[in-house]
Amino acid sequence: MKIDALGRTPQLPSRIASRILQEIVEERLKPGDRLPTEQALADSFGVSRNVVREAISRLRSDGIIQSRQGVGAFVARTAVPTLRFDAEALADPSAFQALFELRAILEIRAASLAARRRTPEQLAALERALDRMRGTEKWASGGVDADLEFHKAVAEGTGNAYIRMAVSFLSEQVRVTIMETRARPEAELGDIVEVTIAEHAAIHDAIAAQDPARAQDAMARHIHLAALRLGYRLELTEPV
Amino acid sequence: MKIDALGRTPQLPSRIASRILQEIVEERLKPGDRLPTEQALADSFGVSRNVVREAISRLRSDGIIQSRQGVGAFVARTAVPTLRFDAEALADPSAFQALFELRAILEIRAASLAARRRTPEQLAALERALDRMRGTEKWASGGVDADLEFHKAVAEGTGNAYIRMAVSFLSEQVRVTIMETRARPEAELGDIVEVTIAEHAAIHDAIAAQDPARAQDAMARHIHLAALRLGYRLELTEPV
DNA sequence: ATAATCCTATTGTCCTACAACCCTATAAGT
DNA sequence: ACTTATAGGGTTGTAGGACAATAGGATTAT
Repeated sequence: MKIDALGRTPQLPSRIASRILQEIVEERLKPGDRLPTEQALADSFGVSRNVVREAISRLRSDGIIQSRQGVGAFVARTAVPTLRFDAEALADPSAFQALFELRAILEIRAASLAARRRTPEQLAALERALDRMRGTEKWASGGVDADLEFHKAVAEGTGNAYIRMAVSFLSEQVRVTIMETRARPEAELGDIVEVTIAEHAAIHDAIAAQDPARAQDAMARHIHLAALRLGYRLELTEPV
Repeated sequence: MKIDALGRTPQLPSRIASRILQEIVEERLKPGDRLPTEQALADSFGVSRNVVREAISRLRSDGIIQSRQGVGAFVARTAVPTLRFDAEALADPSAFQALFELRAILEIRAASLAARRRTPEQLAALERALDRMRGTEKWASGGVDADLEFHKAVAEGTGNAYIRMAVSFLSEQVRVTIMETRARPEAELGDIVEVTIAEHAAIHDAIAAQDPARAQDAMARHIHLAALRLGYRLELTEPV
């Protein structure tokens, strides 16, 4: 039995990345400063250059380091934005309504863009998601997943990865919040899902027909009714 | 102004990481699923195994992937939803345009809601932000901060904390990307800021007048022109 | 039936080589 | 004198090969 059987020792790239990050956090390396060369870092840490590259690649992904080929690697001047919502705050119904509204803004517009841009493959994925909703037992949590999948398929149809990521993020946040705050989430959401198949079908039909205005109206109507079913009233009466 | 002035094509590890992430986001890979082997991924993407390793290392750093030596790499079980965009991927002009579009959807709708809901205190904050833009030396990065502050003040006027947080997140992401990919960001953005004071004033005036349609139109116009100034054309011709 | 050993598959690390890019100094042209 | 082009050296980005370390399943021994 060795110590590291208790938990896996981090691999070298992870450890090197942490060491470099420490230099930055302790301000021995400041924004704009140039790191030693990859080879010099490899020499001083006693590892291969590949390991250093992986470590730097991690920090680059986090936006902490920026590399320029032929020049060097530098400490970035600005931090990377991250969006995360306080799960406890969302237990408050008014906070949840605000989140729902944010999601509505995105998804209503996404439906319009999907109607305009969707490819046949994306439409097929939307149809599969709709079929999955029809086949879902109303008392199973699969109803939630199918609903989520439908909305993601719509967002996918926009052809914009950031819309898709934002919708996925928000949908997941809504789902997690409902699952964590409802007494009997599956039963309630199962009912909701059955009622809304017609609404989803209307969205699907408009996207299939490549009718942006109709898709937008159908999504607005669906979101509005979904909010009502959850006990909220959203302001969607203005043109959206 | 050329499109490629925005910066370099992302390197292979970043692109491969995005592709793998796409598989996960689109649920072709689900939590607990095992990825193809590194060599198989290298073969199918047509890159060396080192590149695949760097890509996976990035995703491991983000907690999205977990690797077990001798076994394989697996999609991690879902944790708290987090939204963060790969800083390097955004150096790609088409990715940046997609981000800009996402931001546009939110901010245009936020202007309408702010016109309807803003309080006198929030209007005063908007006025201060506008004044700050007027007083800003056009060659200083303070112009960027003032612009950001104006947009945050608009989002604050919606009375929806999640809209405000999302707008802040997206605005910051746009700002960071511009600052990191432009040869002389301060000079260029300073010029942009001066040109747009009239546009911002129109937004402010509509919000002060509590005219949602006019606020929405003013923001759409501003976003549309801002995109043009950055070399993009957004699809905002549909009703939003 | 259980434990030990073996074998295969896969990740983790190292090494070498070369492409691509960047910067600076020098040479050539105007 | 000033501008432009070129060469050389340095550094990152990628490819490919080799072997170490780890894990899991199959086989063999008790």
